[in-house]
Amino acid sequence: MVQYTNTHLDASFAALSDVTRRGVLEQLGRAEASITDLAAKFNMTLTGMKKHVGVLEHAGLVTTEKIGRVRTCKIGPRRLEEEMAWIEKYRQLWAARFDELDKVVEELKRKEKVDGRKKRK
Amino acid sequence: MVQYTNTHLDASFAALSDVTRRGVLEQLGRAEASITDLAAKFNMTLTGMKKHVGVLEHAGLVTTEKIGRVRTCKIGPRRLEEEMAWIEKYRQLWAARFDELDKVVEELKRKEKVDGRKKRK
DNA sequence: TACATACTGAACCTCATGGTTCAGTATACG
DNA sequence: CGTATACTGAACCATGAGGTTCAGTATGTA
Repeated sequence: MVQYTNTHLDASFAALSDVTRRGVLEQLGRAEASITDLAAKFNMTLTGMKKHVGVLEHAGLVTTEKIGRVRTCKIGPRRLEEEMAWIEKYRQLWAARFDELDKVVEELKRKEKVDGRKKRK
Repeated sequence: MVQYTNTHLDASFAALSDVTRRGVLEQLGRAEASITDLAAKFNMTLTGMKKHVGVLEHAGLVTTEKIGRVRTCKIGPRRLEEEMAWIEKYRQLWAARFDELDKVVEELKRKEKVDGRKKRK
């Protein structure tokens, strides 16, 4: 109701939460690959890799096409724009609050005559 | 071994893959809140919300502090830099491949004598 | 002291994940 | 044709996620 892209975000963040799938994306960013290629590279059964590819495909991050007996996987149409956007929005919220805090922190520092322990960034 | 931040990425992308937790983050971006506050806002039992907060805390996205009987939750130290960085890296990979494709597309366009401008998004 | 509030932990439920094996099916190749 | 290759699907397994209830514990408050 409130958000209309929840489904997308759910699926793609979930897809990204697995190291193998992130690896597959990086791999496919460099070159297309078959299920067999990917399974070999990530030391996994064909069936296991197929599932990962399925998850990525479901999230729109990968597309596949079967030609003959080989299913070729490539990077999909979604370029993580929504995910970037969500994170950016969140970071801005955070930044806004942080600006307020900054003043408080500055104030405290002044008062405490900080002992250099926290170097800040 | 290969990647040192996998654990972080796994945990934070997984944390972000749930709509309730994204909601909690947005909420905490605006103001601190107790477990009770959050549970009420997201229509959930205290125990359920505590678990979500636990996941976010484990991912470093939220910190909590219990004062008296109230546990106050606020945005944590991690600002999703690594997640942004991963996505950016991925998008650049993608872009590199896409540049190559662009040439092909241009070529095709020329050949097809594309029919006028496509208004596009 | 008594009672309400705020959280905590254990136990349970259901369903999804990440993986496997095994038995197909479809396609390429000699 | 026969065989190897490449994938597919069903079934299974262990674990974890997202949620609940229920029974505490600790802390405010009248």
